[in-house]
Amino acid sequence: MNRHSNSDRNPLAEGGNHALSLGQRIRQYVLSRIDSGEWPEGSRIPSEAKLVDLLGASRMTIHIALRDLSAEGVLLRKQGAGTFVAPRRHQSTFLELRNIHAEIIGRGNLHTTNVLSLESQISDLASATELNVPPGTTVFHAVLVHRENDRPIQIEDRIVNPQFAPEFMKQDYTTTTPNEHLMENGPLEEVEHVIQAVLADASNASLLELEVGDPVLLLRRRTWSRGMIATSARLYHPGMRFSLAGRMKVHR
Amino acid sequence: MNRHSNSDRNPLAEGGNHALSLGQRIRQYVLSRIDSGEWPEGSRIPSEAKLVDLLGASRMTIHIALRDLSAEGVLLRKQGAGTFVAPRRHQSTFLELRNIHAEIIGRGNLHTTNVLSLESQISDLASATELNVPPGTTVFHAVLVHRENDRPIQIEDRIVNPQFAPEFMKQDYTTTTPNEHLMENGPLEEVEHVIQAVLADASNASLLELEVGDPVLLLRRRTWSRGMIATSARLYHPGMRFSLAGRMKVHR
DNA sequence: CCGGCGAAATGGTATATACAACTTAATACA
DNA sequence: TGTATTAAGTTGTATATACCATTTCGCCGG
Repeated sequence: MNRHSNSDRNPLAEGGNHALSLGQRIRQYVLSRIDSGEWPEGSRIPSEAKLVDLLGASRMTIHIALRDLSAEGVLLRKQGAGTFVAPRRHQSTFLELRNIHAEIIGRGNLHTTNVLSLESQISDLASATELNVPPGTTVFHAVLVHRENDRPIQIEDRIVNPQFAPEFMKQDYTTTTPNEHLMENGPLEEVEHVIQAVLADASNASLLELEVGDPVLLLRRRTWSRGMIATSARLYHPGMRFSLAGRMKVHR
Repeated sequence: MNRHSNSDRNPLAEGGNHALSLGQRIRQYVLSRIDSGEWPEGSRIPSEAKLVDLLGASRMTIHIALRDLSAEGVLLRKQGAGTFVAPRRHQSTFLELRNIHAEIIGRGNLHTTNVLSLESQISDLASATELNVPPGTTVFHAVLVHRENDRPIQIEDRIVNPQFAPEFMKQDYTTTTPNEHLMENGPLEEVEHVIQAVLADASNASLLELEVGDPVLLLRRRTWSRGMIATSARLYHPGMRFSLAGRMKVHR
């Protein structure tokens, strides 16, 4: 069989993926079509046979790639019917919490942000440990209050590894969120969460429009990317009004 | 090639799995060896070639099955070295929280339980909604305090769907946990979590040896099994001393 | 005793083939 | 027009083969 019977132009060559295996390139091909919106949620993607013609790989190779994506929940496959882009599971797991902006917009509400502070600082032992960088390293520090229809719903107290996001300080966080900017700097590889119930201190109470001593949910989240700790955030939520919820399938 | 060159006895036939595909049976074979302890954590399992001889399936079929289990984190595979049983990820995701008994034992501490109440009751609207059963149905209700080295660390306030676990009331929860009993009644299919920060009321404060008004983490957990809501639990943790932590890999 | 080298073992990837199972749409028939 | 049948299209599974990449370990020589 001629592997390039349709065309000598092979679509599997977007952006320096030379080191990837064929299966991985097929995977990236599919994912990029989905991310770009070319293949929207729920739409049917080309059949295995068509992808064979299109990409010049054997059907088994393509089958395995699609099978993996299906196992990960990216695609839905139905024998006899076709392969479809799976609907984005919105609230699957709070560990996969979408950014707060998307959440608020998704509820049809207005999202605004106050930037309380945004500065580079020399890391003390605590913040250095948190980011796993040497003490004395410069780190970025931001404190923001997120509002939904002008009501404060989250304090975001974040330190950022400058090596990961050197442009972090130059962004305008009234129009974009730190999360959005950070996502551009590298793929999210791992997330760590710690959740605690704490009491609002004077500062938090004032910012969240609570009384001192009200219960507050503290979510500490660290994210790994490109092999380093990219950022560590402390997210304070008013515990009475807000909760973190998620549902997930159980395997095994 | 003779698929049964070693023996006519095929190990892939344990307990009514006639309807399963060969790949699924290989999967079950591996999982049951792990669950039974025959292949302990960290141990090396037979190579693909040996499994070919042992199970009579082709290498590709076995490879795919092991590959899937590797993707799910059950196995670890290293090219050139072998396939190993992955260490049980203890704190991977708090959504997969092991039962509290295993956690405490795992820390080398003593776990004791006080049963404060254990009764069947007619469900009111709230509890009926929680379990998705008709109001007026009989449901089981248990309240327990878990202690680690005699220090109270969790209040478990649980309602149970009798249709799921009819023997729930007959268990001795000083020697077993509700969770353990429930696990025997069916496979866990789905879990829903809601986390909130609340203030300890008089009852909670007394049970957890806190002051009234101390912050408490409330974890509400509902589990689905055999197509119904099996149980709904309210788990109270002292928020200052305890937190829920988890780390997970991110896909896509 | 140590180091280097190579063979053997092991998993990783890709392909071609065959058939089974299921879905959908077109077709033929009453 | 409605229904049953058929055909085509699609994914699911299993196999045999080939070659590649990495690891491990024993052997041999210094």
